[in-house]
Amino acid sequence: MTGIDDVAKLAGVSTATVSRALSGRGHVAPATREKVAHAASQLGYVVNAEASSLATGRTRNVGVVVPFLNRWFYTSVIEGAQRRLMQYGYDLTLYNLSGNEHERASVFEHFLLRKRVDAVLAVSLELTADEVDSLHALGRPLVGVGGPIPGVPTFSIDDVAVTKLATEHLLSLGHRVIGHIGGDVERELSFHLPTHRRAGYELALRDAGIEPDPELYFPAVFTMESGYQAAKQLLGGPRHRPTAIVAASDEMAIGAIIAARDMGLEVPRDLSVIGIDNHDLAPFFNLSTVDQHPELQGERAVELLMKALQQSNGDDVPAVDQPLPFDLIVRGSTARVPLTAAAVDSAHG
Amino acid sequence: MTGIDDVAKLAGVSTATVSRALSGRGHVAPATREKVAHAASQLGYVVNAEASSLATGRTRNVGVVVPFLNRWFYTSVIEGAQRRLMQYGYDLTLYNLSGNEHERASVFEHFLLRKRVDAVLAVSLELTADEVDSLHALGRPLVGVGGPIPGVPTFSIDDVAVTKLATEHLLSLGHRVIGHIGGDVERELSFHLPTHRRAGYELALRDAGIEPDPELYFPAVFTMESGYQAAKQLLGGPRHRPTAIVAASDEMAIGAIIAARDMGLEVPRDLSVIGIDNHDLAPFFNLSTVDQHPELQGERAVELLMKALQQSNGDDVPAVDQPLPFDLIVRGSTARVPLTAAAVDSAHG
DNA sequence: CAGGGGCCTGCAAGCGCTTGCAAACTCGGG
DNA sequence: CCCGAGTTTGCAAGCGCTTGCAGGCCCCTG
Repeated sequence: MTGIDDVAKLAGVSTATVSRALSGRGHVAPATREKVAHAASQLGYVVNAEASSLATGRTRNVGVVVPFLNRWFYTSVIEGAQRRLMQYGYDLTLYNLSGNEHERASVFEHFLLRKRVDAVLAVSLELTADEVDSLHALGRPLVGVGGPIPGVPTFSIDDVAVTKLATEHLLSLGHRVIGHIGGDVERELSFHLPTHRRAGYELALRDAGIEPDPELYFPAVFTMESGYQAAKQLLGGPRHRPTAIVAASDEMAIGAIIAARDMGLEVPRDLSVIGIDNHDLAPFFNLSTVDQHPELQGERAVELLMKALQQSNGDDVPAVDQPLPFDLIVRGSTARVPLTAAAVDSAHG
Repeated sequence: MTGIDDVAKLAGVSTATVSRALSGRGHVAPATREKVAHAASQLGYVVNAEASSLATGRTRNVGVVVPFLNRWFYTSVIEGAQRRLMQYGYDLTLYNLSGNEHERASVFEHFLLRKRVDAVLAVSLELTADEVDSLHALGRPLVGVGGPIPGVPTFSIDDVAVTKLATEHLLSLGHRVIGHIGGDVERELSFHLPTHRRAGYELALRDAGIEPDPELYFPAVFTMESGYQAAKQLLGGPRHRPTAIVAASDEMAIGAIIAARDMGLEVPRDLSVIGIDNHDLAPFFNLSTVDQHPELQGERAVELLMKALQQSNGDDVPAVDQPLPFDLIVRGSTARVPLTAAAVDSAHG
């Protein structure tokens, strides 16, 4: 394979000059730069990343750690991150934690330690303290996405605000009996997002003078199936049936829509449903939702990493969570509360 | 950071011995090996991948090239591939071609040429001849998944056989008027999979003595939305309504199921639907399908790459397509043809 | 007891690139 | 015409690891 020596020979200069000309560092006479560029392209020369890394200490590669791959949110974040990384000339190496405990541990204790990455992007992970420590021990910039990580700069949407917005949308349509499908209670300790989303829902209700009714909340993991089951219970329960549901994710919301249909309810005539995400499938199901722009989250995280890499002292990016924008998207799954229900409700109040 | 020298000093041996002890190459006395291992773990030493790569010429990293990320099939293949790669101690760096033309080109002309990968796994790509050339020019083992690539060893399911199997399942249930939703005709030139799947459908019909009716075929891209639209046309057309539909993917099949429901048809009473994939969502929609085990495809591809890497002359893996297993999974979306339709059909015959 | 053949281990030369340092050269002002 | 400052280039020393080679040791055989 052609190496820097070949280019140097062809261009009639030293390897040092080739290196400087191609990397843009240091002074090179324009004519020389031109000669070198020409020789390099003629030979199809591309700098050997490994050798360059060894010499500079910078790999032009970032590690992206995800808890799962097979979910819309993660792949979207990765897509956004990768797009930006490519623009900066960086590779992306992927670490997926969805294997067993042993594999998860080995990512932190072995793979990431090989100094193959300049920086790490942690997507939507709730990490143990040990894991955070071992990431810090890398001495590389570290940024999180999809939820705050203590001691780490992160980008995420405000999970409270986001369900608050969704709930307010329903309130503004006149709904008063609003159910919630969200986080699995058992996992709340290790994964705060669902709790936050539920808090936003409750906050919006209280702001509207409505005391949240625990019987209108059903836990679910973040899948259609689980949303379906929760909605069935919510809609079929002994209680006064809600006129609207806010689900903590679009997939659960879609499950709820399908459950409603199966129960003979028409959306949005008999039931309004709103989710969070703006999932790929949301338009198809005509689902109102709150767009959380995951690709943007990935892009912003990469930008921050790049900034951190440019500074000599990588650590002076403040370790706080930066909120990212989100947008209410009204489609056809939400509508004004039906008159009858409104009447029932006002009779209540 | 601790380097090999530190370990050598602590263990009281030379760096050469540390290297040999840790890598398992060459002879090292058991006692020495033990000492070194102890010193290394005490210091938390992990070999620097960059330096090791430079010295050995092997990176312990493979590039995975995908056309999109945000689709079930690709992420599933990647998950399988990554799992295996981890077991072999390999990293995975991801190249996503879903950007613009320029970005796509730069993956082939720049990123992959940096010698950062030992091998390349190309997932479900229909590559241009130039692109295949540039992959070969890497001089690294190359394996494809998800469809044959000329001149490259690949793993994939037999796309003809797979829809043939699905169609035969419907035939065995007594269906005679079977529609197909599949590949977008416009893309057929560059992407053969849909055509193959359609061919399998037609083959099964002919084997059963039924001449495929072009009006029972509707093109669609591989999304729910598109499957929904195609199914609406298929079911609402002027012709004799089919009693069953075989869709070229589960997402299209699910679209079809929803379309049927929206038209007041009950699945499987009024219409049987079968897809291909065994998508994550298939169980939820109770969809009969043909499982194509994408994670397995990823795993097998990695195994072949590893074998190729072990051989001195990387190229003597035969450049043929190896068929992988697939399995009919019968769920609740397919059933015996209704008597009335059967009667109509026999009246026809 | 001498000699031969394995085993272990260390030495040192790279792997392909970057970069501090210094030499050589250019140019303008005095 | 000379000198100094600035520009351009090359030299060579690494970056941290691997590995061919050779030396030292030990043990077995004749």
